Amino acid sequence: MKTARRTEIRRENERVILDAAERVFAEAGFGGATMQLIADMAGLPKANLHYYFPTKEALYRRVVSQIFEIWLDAASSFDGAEDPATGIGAYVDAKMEISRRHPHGSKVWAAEVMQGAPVIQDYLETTLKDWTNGRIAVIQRWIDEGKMAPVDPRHLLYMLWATTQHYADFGHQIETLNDATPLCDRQWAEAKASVKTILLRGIGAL
Amino acid sequence: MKTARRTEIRRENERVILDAAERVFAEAGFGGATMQLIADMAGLPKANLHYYFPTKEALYRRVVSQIFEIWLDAASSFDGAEDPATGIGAYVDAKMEISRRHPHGSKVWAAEVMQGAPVIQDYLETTLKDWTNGRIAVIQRWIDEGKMAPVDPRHLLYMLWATTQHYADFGHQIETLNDATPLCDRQWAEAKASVKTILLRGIGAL
DNA sequence: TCGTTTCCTGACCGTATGGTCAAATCACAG
DNA sequence: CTGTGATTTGACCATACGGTCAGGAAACGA
Repeated sequence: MKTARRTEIRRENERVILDAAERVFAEAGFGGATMQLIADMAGLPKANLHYYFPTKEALYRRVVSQIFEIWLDAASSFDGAEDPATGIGAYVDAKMEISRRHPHGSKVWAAEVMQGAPVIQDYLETTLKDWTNGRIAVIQRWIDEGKMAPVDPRHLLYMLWATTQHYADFGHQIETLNDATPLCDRQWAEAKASVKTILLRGIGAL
Repeated sequence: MKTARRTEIRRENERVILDAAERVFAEAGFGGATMQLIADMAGLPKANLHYYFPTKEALYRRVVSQIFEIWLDAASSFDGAEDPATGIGAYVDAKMEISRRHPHGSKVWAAEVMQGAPVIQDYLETTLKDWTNGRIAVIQRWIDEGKMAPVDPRHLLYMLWATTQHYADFGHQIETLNDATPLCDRQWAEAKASVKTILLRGIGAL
């Protein structure tokens, strides 16, 4: 099988393009992003982008889907936990780590939702809704078992999403307030600990 | 002074244009918004927009500034409170109310920050930084007085911003998960109560 | 009423953008 | 080596966009 080279070229180029696209879409929004800018950042001619991704929308769709996948993977942190401190603690950790490692992706997702989710509405209605209902059941079970205070599971989930994604979506603001310096390892650890402590104590799981 | 008519026309047209612009900028982003779309939504010819606002950037600047003002007004809720339950509780209430009444503005603000605050960077560095440091001092005082648990004031503020603004910025997602129905009065009250309860208990102020 | 200032708007312009295409180049199989 | 199909790319196109402008309408002061 000597088609390995071609396969590799394709995989690598798609990766480079998707990385550049994620960055540009995050920094300029879908409307503000240009194929030329993405091409320059990827180090490829613009026409080459259209060879791999027929339209700007198709490229954008791939970027958003990619993020959704990563985001859903963090769901596993929630499962198999005996108590809220473990499950929610691990979920917060996982989502904070995503905010740190995929800030661009998080922003693209946020912008997409803010604009009414024109591209991923079906994901919201199916996958996300199912996932949400599943976690609500888990949280409700914990409440029924007396492992945490009787809070509204839905609003707790919203708070988890909001607080963790804030560190990606509003990272620039946080950095500005941190004397224009990106958070260092220690500060990220403090952020995680602060969020977890307040939330877990807030739901009576500490 | 019969210039009242002209003054009134100007005020009214600027208001109509700003309302339309806020909406369009929120729904399409700065790059995706077009002067034509804003004009149509305002019910005015496009050339008329350029009579009141010389450029798209100038119009956008006004929209963002407007939101920043509203947002800063909620700061007063924080002041003059004796204890965290009162001060932070009132602040959460105020910010939730803003999320409900100015969802478009909140989204424009969020998009602006996500894109690196190209327009309002100076606000972040001056006004917001000063405000933040002031509140950090207040929270630290409450901690020193034993009125709440020793949490990191900075991350507490981020959590307050994140959770409250989430109801505006991710309102579409919340609505989708709410059977495609906007939150009713009762649900907004529940949201407020949930956020306040978890946060206040989380900082040991309940 | 008349002159002046402000307001309004259709028509227009230069540019930038998403997308196309044909020709050149390269990977690969036989 | 040669033929075939995948890949690359500069040049090109139609459209849409932000912005301009001249001339008309309306408001105002005298």
